[in-house]
Amino acid sequence: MAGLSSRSAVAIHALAMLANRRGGSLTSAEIADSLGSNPVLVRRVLGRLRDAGLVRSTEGRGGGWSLARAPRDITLYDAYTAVEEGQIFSRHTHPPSSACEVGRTIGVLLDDEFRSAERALEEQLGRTTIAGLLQRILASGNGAGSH
Amino acid sequence: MAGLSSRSAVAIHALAMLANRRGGSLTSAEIADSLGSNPVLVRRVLGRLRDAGLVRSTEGRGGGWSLARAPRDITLYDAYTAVEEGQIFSRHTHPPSSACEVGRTIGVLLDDEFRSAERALEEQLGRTTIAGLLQRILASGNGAGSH
DNA sequence: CAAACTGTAACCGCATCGGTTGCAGTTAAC
DNA sequence: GTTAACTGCAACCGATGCGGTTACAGTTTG
Repeated sequence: MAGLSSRSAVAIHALAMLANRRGGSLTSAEIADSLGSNPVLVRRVLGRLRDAGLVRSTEGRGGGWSLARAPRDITLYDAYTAVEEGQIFSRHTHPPSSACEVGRTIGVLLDDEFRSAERALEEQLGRTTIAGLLQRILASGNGAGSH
Repeated sequence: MAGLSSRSAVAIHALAMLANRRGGSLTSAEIADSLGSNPVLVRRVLGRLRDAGLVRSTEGRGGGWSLARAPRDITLYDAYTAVEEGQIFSRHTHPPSSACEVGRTIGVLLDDEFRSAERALEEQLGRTTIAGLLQRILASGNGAGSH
């Protein structure tokens, strides 16, 4: 529970690679190579992106993954919310307790505070698009890239 | 990795209880009762708050925990940063990779984006103080509370 | 047919969390 | 000075989730 999974990073990385293909497709093995990971993990993550309508997959020989939306219409928040589940903050699962004034009422207020904080994080993620990210990637790297 | 620990919630709950004591002290057992948890966990969390200078502990019979600062000078961010460690987002631990243009340069940019998002969350947490939270607790609950 | 893909399920090893027990150290009450 | 009520800390447990891997069924192309 020391933070979220690395699926967001994997998802954004994959989306940036696909955007760099400009309509073309990539296999899970190619993406896994660039991530230093393995194809099964990539398919697990991209499967969630497909369920969220961000990418498409085609089966069979010559198949692979491609974007289902324009890169400028995909934000980091879209990727994040597609692959991470549940809330960032956790609460105690225990009975609300008790004869204690504070314990009785703090629950809802704490939920509000945590939700506000998470919303702030999500709004910040929503301010960056895959197109914008890719633009900065291509600007900082220089040579002509593969993939 | 499905989120943070519940230590933030425990810490904030405990701080609110201590603030409600207005200078008085509470034992870890009393706080654990209100949380539906156990004293060892409470001491683990409050120990971190003490290291951060938010509370004080006194040993021995009649000992316990009290605030080391005015409630209006303690924000939810103070509690959060004292008990949670590391970043919210994780990255792949694997070799940066590769011959891939995107993989080569995305690392730093992704770190920037994640840091910005986390900072937004932290700033939101910093906008609420323990005093403000307690005020709302006492306003929504009505009777005279114990503790 | 064979080859190259996706899509899943199953299992492993590992880290971390919350929970618990046990015990040493400290202070106050008697 | 003995007892009681605390903190402080180490050790261990079970559960959970993650990333990694193997295996295999299904699908499409050559």
